Amino acid sequence: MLRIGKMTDYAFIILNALAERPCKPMSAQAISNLTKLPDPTVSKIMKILSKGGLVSSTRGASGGYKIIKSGDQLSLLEVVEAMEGKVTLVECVDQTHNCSIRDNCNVHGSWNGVNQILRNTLAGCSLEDLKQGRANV
Amino acid sequence: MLRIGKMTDYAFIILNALAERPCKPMSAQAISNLTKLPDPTVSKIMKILSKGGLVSSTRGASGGYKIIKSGDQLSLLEVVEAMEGKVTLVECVDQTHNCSIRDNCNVHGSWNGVNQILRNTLAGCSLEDLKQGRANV
DNA sequence: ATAAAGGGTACTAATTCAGTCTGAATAAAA
DNA sequence: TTTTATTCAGACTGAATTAGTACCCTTTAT
Repeated sequence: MLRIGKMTDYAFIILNALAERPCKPMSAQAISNLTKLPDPTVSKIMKILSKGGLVSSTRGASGGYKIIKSGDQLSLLEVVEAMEGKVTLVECVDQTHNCSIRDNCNVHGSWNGVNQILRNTLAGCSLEDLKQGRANV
Repeated sequence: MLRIGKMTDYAFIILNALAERPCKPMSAQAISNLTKLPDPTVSKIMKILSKGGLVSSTRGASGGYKIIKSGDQLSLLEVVEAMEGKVTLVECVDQTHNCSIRDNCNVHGSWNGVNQILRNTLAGCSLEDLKQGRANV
């Protein structure tokens, strides 16, 4: 449907909250309290973001998550792709995927350009830009 | 997942085929034969495209579908939105939708700009551009 | 009249998504 | 060393969406 997933949507809310308090780590529960997002959901998202290298995590008491980049250095593309994998407008943009109709497809390979523009657009907009409502091209 | 649906993907293949033979109407079955897409699926897609005003249909014997605009006048946005409805990167871009977390959402409304850029990108690229692999910004 | 075509609707199957749960590992503090 | 708070990893479930199919009705050229 050409829409980012809800989990990704939530990820932006969380990262925004973290970006405002970049110094000390915040626990998943604290994030949940702050954002009003359900606890297990926050937990799940943080795991993904951690694996994607967007936040660092420290275990144990008084541990938690910290955002690694500042809000103006973190692009929308990084967040989206950390959450959902590489942006591919159609299946066949992903080279690893075997398109079942490839042989009869008259637009085969044509989407790559459009896909790249979309990625550039997302790459050119930072978390801070998003928050401020100023999206540049 | 930030991907257009398969049906939309198919729609592009079909429209491309139609754009090459703009004169006489082509039946759903003929389209199916040409594109190797399953008959009922083609039929379903054509109904949607017809309702969306992208193709005209004539009933009865020797009827079929004709593409209305030429390939270089038909934008990707028109096709995508005919197939899937208005492009909304996140739920809350759609004003009619009530966002459950609106009150606690720190990026509320911020997506509008990004969404508009995406739509402009799709609007600025024609079916012909897609086919040629030249995507402009 | 008849056959060829689209229109509408309802259905099933497959896939994806959101959210939950459980248990283990780790690190700091008592 | 023991306790406690916290993250880590992964499997699991239920809901929602999407893809694809089938049926019957209406229209129209011949």
